[in-house]
Amino acid sequence: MSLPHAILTALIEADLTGYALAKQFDVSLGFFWQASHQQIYRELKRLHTQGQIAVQEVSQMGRPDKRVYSLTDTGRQALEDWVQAPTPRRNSKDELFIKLYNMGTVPLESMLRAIAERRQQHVSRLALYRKIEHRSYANPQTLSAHKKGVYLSLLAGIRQEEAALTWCEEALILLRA
Amino acid sequence: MSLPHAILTALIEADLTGYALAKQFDVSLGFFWQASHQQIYRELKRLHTQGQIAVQEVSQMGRPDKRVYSLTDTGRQALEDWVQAPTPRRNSKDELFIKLYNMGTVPLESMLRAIAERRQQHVSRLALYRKIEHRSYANPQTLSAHKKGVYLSLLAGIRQEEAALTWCEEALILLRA
DNA sequence: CGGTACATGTAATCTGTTACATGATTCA
DNA sequence: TGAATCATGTAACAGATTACATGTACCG
Repeated sequence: MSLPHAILTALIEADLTGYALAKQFDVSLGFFWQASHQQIYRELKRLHTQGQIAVQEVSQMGRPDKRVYSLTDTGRQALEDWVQAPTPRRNSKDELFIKLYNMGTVPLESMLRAIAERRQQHVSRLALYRKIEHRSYANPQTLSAHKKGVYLSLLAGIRQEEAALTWCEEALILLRA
Repeated sequence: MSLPHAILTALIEADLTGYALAKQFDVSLGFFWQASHQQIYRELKRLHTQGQIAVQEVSQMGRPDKRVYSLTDTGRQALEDWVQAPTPRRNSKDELFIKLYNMGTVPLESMLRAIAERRQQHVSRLALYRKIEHRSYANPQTLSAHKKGVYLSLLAGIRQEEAALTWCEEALILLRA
């Protein structure tokens, strides 16, 4: 039930097309909430009929016409209400852990491979997060309230990746012993 | 696409009813993969028509009749194949981070409340994991291969909760400064 | 007498994924 | 000439959530 709120959130900073929204959901906000363009276009229609966003059609030369969405007062209010409401915890799902419950029935090598592969993914992702951190959030205390929020999301990502990476190392050591 | 494999995995150790499976998905395996009883009963039917599990109907006195499911050789093989196949990473979704992107538009107090509440959830969950760890996995090196796998899942949960807890503390410090 | 455990389901809805569809422009 | 970017959509299907539905036995 939070894709609509993620969309409204992306529209706080700037008016965007569905296409541009889909790109946002590949980076930044997208590190913590993903959505395909199909989902986004579907949701934009819903939000529009509910009066939470407004559309402006823009004709372009040489490019397809586009529909630029912006927050309405209704939408802004709905978003604020949602932000202040309780925040349920999502259940995390990871196939890797189900696979671990199968240890003993498959060759150890295939488990080690899966963990080593996962380890590499965490290394890359962590490097990306750290790069963004150094580039844009070197002095957290001096940031505006809004940027502190964005920074804290990034920091959460960093802590998650570090923890996952630590676990991979520990798992490899235990299984190779 | 992994609920069926999670079910097959639970059936490795013991034959179970749909009801008992649903309970497993509240603890143990359920820490890493959740499913409601509705999903489970639906999936059991599917797995049965595919020949991956067998059923035995058991009449009981004073209690409803039950259907006890067990792995077939086909199911066991399908599970092994899946375990050795590549493991995609799930996208993590957390509303709390979308809310953080809204900082500056709502009272700081409500953010602090949300983070403090989340902090408390991590404290409880971590305590639970640690209790299980001390009770059943005090000496990881001495465990059987299968139990090492189960233990490593638990350890992953511990590392996740620790990281999340650390982040909560850091966030509260930055926002209160 | 009320709640919990046991035990299994259907129906409706919502969310997410995959596949299909179109079409111009820019860059290598 | 072929790939990538911009731009918006439909359709089908799969997966997850919520609500509804039934009925016994045991414990306090």
